[in-house]
Parts: sequence; C-alpha cells; structure tokens
Amino acid sequence: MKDILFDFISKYVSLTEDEKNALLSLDLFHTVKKGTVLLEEGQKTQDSYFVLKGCIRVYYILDGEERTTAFYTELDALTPHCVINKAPSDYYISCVEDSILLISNTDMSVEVNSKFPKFDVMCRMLSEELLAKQQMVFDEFKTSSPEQRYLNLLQKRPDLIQRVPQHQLASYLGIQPQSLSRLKARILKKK
Amino acid sequence: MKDILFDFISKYVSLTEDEKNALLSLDLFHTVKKGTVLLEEGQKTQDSYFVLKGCIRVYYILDGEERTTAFYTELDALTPHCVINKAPSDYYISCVEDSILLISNTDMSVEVNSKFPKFDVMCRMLSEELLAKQQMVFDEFKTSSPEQRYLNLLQKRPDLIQRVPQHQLASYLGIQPQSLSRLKARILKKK
DNA sequence: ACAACTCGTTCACCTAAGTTAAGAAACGAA
DNA sequence: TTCGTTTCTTAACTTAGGTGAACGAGTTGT
Repeated sequence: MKDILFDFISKYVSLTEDEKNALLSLDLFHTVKKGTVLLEEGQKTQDSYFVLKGCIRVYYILDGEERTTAFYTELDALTPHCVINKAPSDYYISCVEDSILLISNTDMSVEVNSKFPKFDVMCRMLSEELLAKQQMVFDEFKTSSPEQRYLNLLQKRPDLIQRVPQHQLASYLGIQPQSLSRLKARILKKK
Repeated sequence: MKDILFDFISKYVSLTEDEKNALLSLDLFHTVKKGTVLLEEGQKTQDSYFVLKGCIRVYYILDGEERTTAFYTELDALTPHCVINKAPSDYYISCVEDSILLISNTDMSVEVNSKFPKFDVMCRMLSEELLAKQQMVFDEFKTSSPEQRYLNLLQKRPDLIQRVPQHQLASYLGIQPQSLSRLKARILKKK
C-alpha cells in the first residue's frame, strides 16, 4: 500500500526518507466496509480521501431520490466541497466496495505543508491536473447524448460498468435506470 | 485595472509592494477585440487567462458544429487543458466581447513562483477552489433537465443570457438553439 | 421455507428534445 | 442605403428519454 502511494507521489515531486516517514507517521490508511457512509448531507468535515483500492461514490438526495454524480476508484483523490468552502456538505459520500482509503484532514495538511513546502507544490500540481481532467469530462458529458455517454464510459472506464449497481450508473449518466436498460438493449440490437 | 487584480489576489495572500511591482513588470494586461480567437484546436500554448473585463468562450467544433462548453467573465481564471498536459488543444477559445485580459505564460509563473513561493500557495488555493466550484456546476448540470438548467442560469448568471448569443447559450445548456427558443416560449406561457 | 425487499428489465404511454425547413429580424459590408 | 449573412424564432414531424406499472431473479431476515 505504501508503495502505491509513494509511486503516485513520485509523479509530482521526489520525497526524501524523512518526508516519507513524516507522511507514514500520520496514520493515514483506513480500511472501509462496503456501504459505509463517509459523509452525510449537512455535515461538516475536514477530511479528504484518496482511493488506494476500491470505489467510493458521491450522491445527492433530491426529492427523496439518490442522484449519483461521481465515482472515485484507484488513485483518484477527492476533496469534498465542504472542506474548501467550510459550509455543510450538500451531498453524501459512501463506499461502493470494501475499500482502502487514505484519509487526511486539513490540520494535517497545513502542518505537513508548512514543514515541507514541497507538498504545497504537489497539491497545486494535483489540483490543476484534476481541474483540467474534470473540465474534459464535463465537456464530454455536455456535448454528448446519454447513449454516447454510455458508449464512451464503456471505452474509458469499462470496469465501472461491472463493479457498480446499474441504477447508480444510470443516474451517473444523467438518466433513469429504465432508460439505461432500454439503451443497452438498443445498442445490442444495432450490432 | 491593477486595483481589480490586487483586490482579487488579496482574497488569497497579501502582497508586499515588491511583489506587486514584480507582477506589474511582467506586461500582463492585454485588450482583446470581440471575435478574436485566442486559441485554436491543434495549437499548443503556454498562456493562461484571467478576465478583468469582458467575456471569453471555450468551444469545440464537432462534425462542423460549434459546441460551447464554458463562458469566462469578470474575475474568472482559465488555464487551458493543453497548458497542463502539454498536448495540442482540442478546443477553441475566443472573445465574446471586447475584453481586458491578464495573460500569463508558464515561464513567467515558474519564475515568479520560484522567487515568491507565496504565489504557489495562492495558485493551489485558487485551483482547489475552482475545482470545487466546477464540481458543483457539473453536479447541477447532471441532476437537472435543460429547462431547469436555463432557470438556474437565469438565477445565477442572468448577465450571461443578455450578453451572449442565444445559439451559443443553447449549446452551453446542452441543447439545440431551436429547443432553447421553444423552452423559453414554454416558460413564458406557464407564468 | 416463506415473506419482504431490492434490483434489473420490459412494456405502454407521455413529454421534451432533435431534425428539417422556412420565414422574420438584426447585423455588416460594400 | 441595399444586399447578403447570421441569428432567432416558429412549425411539423421524428425520436429518445421520463413515468408508472408489472414481472422475475436474487437477497435478507425470520
């Protein structure tokens, strides 16, 4: 697990042994059971998540209905909105599978970053990269139909379609579960 | 113009006179005429944009059709995807109105950031904030219908509806211009 | 084993967005 | 100004997604 983390970090900055040990001394690793709710609507938290293994999901409850807007899998990082703007969360985060997560809170980050400015640089690079990636995903979503979105997902994240319940996937694609079934049947017929 | 910039920066870090002068010596301010194309598909650039006055627009050309995915107005910052991942751009950026922009390139940033680490911190804060905001906008888009999106825009960025051509607005909402006209007529009828 | 529940799928019907076409209004260039 | 272009709107028709209901398969709990 440590290796996965340090390999990831090494894409951005190179760490000394001291810095690695400083990180490891923070008790960041957590195993989380499937179904665990990490964050609820209305709560405030200081925690950010980094997925080492497994899958977590962001969803809203609107008119009593779950609306899934994001899945985070291996090597994805998630800093909840409420951590940034210090307001209560307007969404939920839960665990789709048994997962191993790295959970860090703002206090830790502030402390580590002030001791090792290198982490500030890494965080900046990471946010910039995530922002650019997020924008691309958004652009693809906007410029395509539900059917194209499904086909696109089939290309880019085929694992998601297998590991995630279909009704969550439907809402992730912006449609109803029934429409996803119909859409899949339509695609099969075409071939 | 300088004041607008420094007021904006002061929300993140406080600058000394030296730091302010270092910024001003960089020749960042540019006036750009309506219709000017700042970035074309296939091009590489090092430039990031910050809108002091006016409006710029990001769009793709798919099957010969323009697809607008974003508008940037006063105090919005835009770092094109191609600056981050060093690949040719897959979209265009153009000027919707006569605008005053702050244009900075990567070389400048690297130089300034190494001289004043404070800017690294500011950039990190800014990217994190933008990422969170972007995610919220994306979530709203995903969880609502075109009609709701239009009503939402009417609430949150009413100026956009006035200052931007309707066909660009339609594609920003993920629909055809005809559908936007129809949708607006439908809303008027309801009232 | 059985009931209660969840999940994925199918169907029929409804509604809204896509498509094609046409005309009116606004804008720009000569 | 006038001609030509672009932009916006309206209409008629098509199509895909929303909605409500129903069914079977798989789970969970008793």
